Amino acid sequence: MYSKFLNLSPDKQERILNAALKEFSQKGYEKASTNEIVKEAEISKGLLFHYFKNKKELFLFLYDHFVEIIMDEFYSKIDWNERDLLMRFREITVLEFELMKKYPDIFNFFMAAYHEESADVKIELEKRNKEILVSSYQKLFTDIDTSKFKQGIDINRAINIIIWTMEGFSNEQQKKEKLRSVDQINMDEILSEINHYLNLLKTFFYA
Amino acid sequence: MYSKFLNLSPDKQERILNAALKEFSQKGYEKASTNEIVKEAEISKGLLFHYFKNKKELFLFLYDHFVEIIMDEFYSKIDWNERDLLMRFREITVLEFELMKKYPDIFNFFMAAYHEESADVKIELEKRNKEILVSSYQKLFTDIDTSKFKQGIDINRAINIIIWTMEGFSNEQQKKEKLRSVDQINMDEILSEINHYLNLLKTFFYA
Amino acid sequence: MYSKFLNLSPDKQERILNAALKEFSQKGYEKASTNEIVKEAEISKGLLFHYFKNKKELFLFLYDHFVEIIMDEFYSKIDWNERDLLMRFREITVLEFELMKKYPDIFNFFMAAYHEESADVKIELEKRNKEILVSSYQKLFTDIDTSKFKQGIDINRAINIIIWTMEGFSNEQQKKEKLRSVDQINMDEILSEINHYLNLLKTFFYA
Amino acid sequence: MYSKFLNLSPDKQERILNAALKEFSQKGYEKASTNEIVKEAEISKGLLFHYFKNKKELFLFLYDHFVEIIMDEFYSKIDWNERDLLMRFREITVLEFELMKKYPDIFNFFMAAYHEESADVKIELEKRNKEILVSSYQKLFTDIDTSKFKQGIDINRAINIIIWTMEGFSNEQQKKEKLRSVDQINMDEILSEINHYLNLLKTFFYA
DNA sequence: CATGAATGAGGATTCATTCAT
DNA sequence: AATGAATGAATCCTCATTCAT
Repeated sequence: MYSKFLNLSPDKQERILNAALKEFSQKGYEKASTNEIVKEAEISKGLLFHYFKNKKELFLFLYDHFVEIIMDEFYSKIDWNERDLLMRFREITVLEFELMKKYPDIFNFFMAAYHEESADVKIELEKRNKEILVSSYQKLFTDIDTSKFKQGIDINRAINIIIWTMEGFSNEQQKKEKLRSVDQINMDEILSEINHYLNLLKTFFYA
Repeated sequence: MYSKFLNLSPDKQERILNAALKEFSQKGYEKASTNEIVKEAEISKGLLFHYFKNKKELFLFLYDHFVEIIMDEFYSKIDWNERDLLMRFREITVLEFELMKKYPDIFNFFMAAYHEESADVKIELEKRNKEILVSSYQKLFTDIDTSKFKQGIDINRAINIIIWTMEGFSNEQQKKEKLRSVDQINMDEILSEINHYLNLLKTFFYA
Repeated sequence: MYSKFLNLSPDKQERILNAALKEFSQKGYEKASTNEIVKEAEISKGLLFHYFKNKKELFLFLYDHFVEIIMDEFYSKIDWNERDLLMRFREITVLEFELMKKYPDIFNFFMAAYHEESADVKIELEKRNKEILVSSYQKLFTDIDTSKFKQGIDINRAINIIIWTMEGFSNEQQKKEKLRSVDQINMDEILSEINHYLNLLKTFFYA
Repeated sequence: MYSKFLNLSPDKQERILNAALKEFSQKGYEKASTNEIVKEAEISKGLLFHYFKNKKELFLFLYDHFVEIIMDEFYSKIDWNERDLLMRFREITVLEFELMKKYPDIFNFFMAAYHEESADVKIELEKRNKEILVSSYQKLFTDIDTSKFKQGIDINRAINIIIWTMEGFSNEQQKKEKLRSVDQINMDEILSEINHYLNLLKTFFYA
């Protein structure tokens, strides 16, 4: 499908990808201008549509492309030997923060995509997100050890509380970071804070 | 500032407000068309700009207007005698669900506004949200009784876990509801689920 | 529907109508450029679309508008007292030639419309043409006297031969005229030729 | 001129011809897309323009090519021994219907070409049509026997009436056929109808 | 108060054709 | 011979805002 694009010189591929990434993350799908993208990528107006049928396809290609890149790195870095549930969550959250620090533009793009309201792409995005969610769940929580949980605890709801806590913390952190520049993210501080929360939860959930 | 608009016949005010609300919640700030708004409200193009300097002002007026309406109803319905922290959270969450069911259009508008990426209004919205958040906090958690908490618990982080749990549950619920129609929301089910989570948290946090 | 347009100053209406008529008859629906139309009419790009939702509506409005003009003049000039079939056909054909000479641009537009292949407008045009054909038939051939026909003649097929002869002659004439300029059309010659054909047919069909 | 193209493998020639035929008959000259043609023919963009200087040349080559094919078959099937004028017309019309049924795509292409308004090709087409018309006339009506005509009849005008009757019938038939599918064409019915008209004309013209 | 005509830059996309490989 | 990348002008149409009436 996109073999045409992938045969382009890597330099030009990258210019197009980065220009599009930047424009979409800054302005969202609808307001992003293909004019700006070609200007930034220094290609002609026609070429963009030679490789991508339309704006929607460009956007979705970008999404799939960067999801793959991030996912690959994510899964390759997970310590699959750690089978304790809370420790697995800890790792996931920490890895997320690290990747966010390493690829801020991509994560901005993901954020924009997540909140995209445009009917054109919303359904496609939701379809992809569902798939990603399901496959992630399977990969990340298979063979997980839940034996440490206190007896009588509703494990499903407990897991939800853990997830929502990590999400909530993550969101709050991102809000704070928008005010500072990316470089000022202090990983140590974040790690320490994550540990605090996980210890609290461990006290509650584990025997 | 908007005295001109507020002197209009209530009928016309309402037509404009509803037309704008509908357009903005369906399409978001950028894509919303003032053309469609005036058509729906059955007023002339010029009149809209007679009352609101520009699209941005209309949007922000709308936001302030409906925030006020919702907040007033919210605060008037809170049982200020309930001073237990978890019970207060319970009430807040339940009230939110009730208002969401009563005014779905307004909440759609709020959701759209919350995720609005347009540079034009984003800063203004963030300013307002910060104010609302701060003043809400003061109103909702002043004179709250935290004496029931287990000794040695980090109350601030515990509160965050409660907040994030309620938020997480709320978000998940909204995702589910998007698939059904508004009428099918089953408040009893939701209430029961909220109670489950709060009981879990109570077990952990309370002595 | 087009009340907005019809409230415009007659001067501007005419400029727009003529510019569009010219562009559409010269290039056909698809290739006609709205850019050229606004340039020729000396109005802004936006204004055209303020009055007509899109190119299609403009085209169809033009069609309806000029059909009405031509039809009104046509029907007002027919001698409704002449009830002989061949004489009625004679009148119709002559009137057509006169109107063609008077409004060559409009007839060019009609020709272009008749052969329009663009899916966008084809169906709408066919619908209109069917209606026009049916109503014309009713108006033009009601109370017609066919008593002069020879006995035993298949009147329906005879009428078809008359129609096709008049059509064929008309088409041939138009082909010839394309090579000359409009002014050189010699009505006397045409009239004489029409009479020749009708006399031939009269010899055959009438007792 | 087109020796390059004619040296191509017959398979590829045919793919290109059919793809172009299909695209041009469906969309007309202007709207036909060379992109679609190469896609359908499964050749590269450059190759098409290697063989045909431009779209116009491709179109005209196609026209000449299929005119030749159809004409050859047409002339080979005419019964040159039949020298009666009306019978010759009968044969021409019937053969046309048969060829139309056999090669519907080609005739659609011819129809589209006949009504083509695009300045690019219109003049060239008219030139060709004139030549074809003249040479056809010479071939088809040389050595024709007109001795059966009633004395005193204006033979040239009589012939025109016959031509226009056959044309008119043919056009009407095609209009009807557009509504049905090609397979439903009932040749017997058509033949019978043609005979009716020719008998009528025979009564008038022949002694 | 109220109207709606007017603007023109900017939106995404298509197009036939060229040319280096 | 054959490829397909590259061009950029042209396409229709939308938009928020202004202003004369």
